[in-house]
Amino acid sequence: MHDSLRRFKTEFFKALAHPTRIRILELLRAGEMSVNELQTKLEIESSGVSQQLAVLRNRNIVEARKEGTSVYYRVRDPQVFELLDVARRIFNAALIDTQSMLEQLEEEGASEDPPERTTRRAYARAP
Amino acid sequence: MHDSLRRFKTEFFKALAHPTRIRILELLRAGEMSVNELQTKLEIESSGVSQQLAVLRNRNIVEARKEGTSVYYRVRDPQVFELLDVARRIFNAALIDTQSMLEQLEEEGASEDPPERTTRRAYARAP
DNA sequence: ATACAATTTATCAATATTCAAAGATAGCAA
DNA sequence: TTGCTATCTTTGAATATTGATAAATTGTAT
Repeated sequence: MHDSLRRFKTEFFKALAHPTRIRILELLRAGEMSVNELQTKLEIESSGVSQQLAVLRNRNIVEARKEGTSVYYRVRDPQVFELLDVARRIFNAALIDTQSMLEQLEEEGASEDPPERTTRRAYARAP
Repeated sequence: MHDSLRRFKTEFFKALAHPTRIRILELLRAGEMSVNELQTKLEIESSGVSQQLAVLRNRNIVEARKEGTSVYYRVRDPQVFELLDVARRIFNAALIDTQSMLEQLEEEGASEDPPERTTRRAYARAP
């Protein structure tokens, strides 16, 4: 496996690993949007929006188009949304997994000795 | 969009955003593997392997099975590999993009005035 | 007890995040 | 032109998070 590909993946996932940046990508899914519009919807300072956009821009995930005093951003490759979708599917699968595990514990709990409640949330931060 | 899903995505992408962890997932693609085997293939200290595995474990991306003194790890949800695949496709698309842009510049360069060399590497770190 | 496998902890360097202030740049009006 | 405003970007400083390394610890088998 090429090292450059692995470096790319690392930088790419790093760029996505931020709640605001994920929100930005979600918003840009509907099409291009100005920084102003983004700022209004995100409800954070405009400098903050610019900073997060800069991260996405430096990784060439988004690109900008200037029009008057406004700057419109759009996602370069729609496959980025696939990434978000797959992540969502993994999230859902984990939820279902946890839920059916809990149900099974309840069933067994009715007749057997009390099971240890070591239930950890699926895919969550460490304790 | 649910906040919990966004937090999940953030944590998930953060977990993937590391070259060693990506290599680990690539290795686990073939099936489960002991820490020892991983350590041999990765050529890093065993404590380093454990640490990276801990990150993946805390996000419930991998799970462990103990057998004697060995611990075997496997990926919980194969959809994780989809994530890596989509990232690879985005990488390839960016390469093709850059290449055809360069070719176009060369064609035009033969007859027109010298084009500005503002060629940025696709999806790379900032200058 | 010894050896082996794996994990945890401690420490320090390197990166990333946040917020506010200061800098561009385009449009517009006097 | 000059000055003013709106939009966006960049910078700096404080804080927080992450990374790498080595040392100490746990657990299991012989």
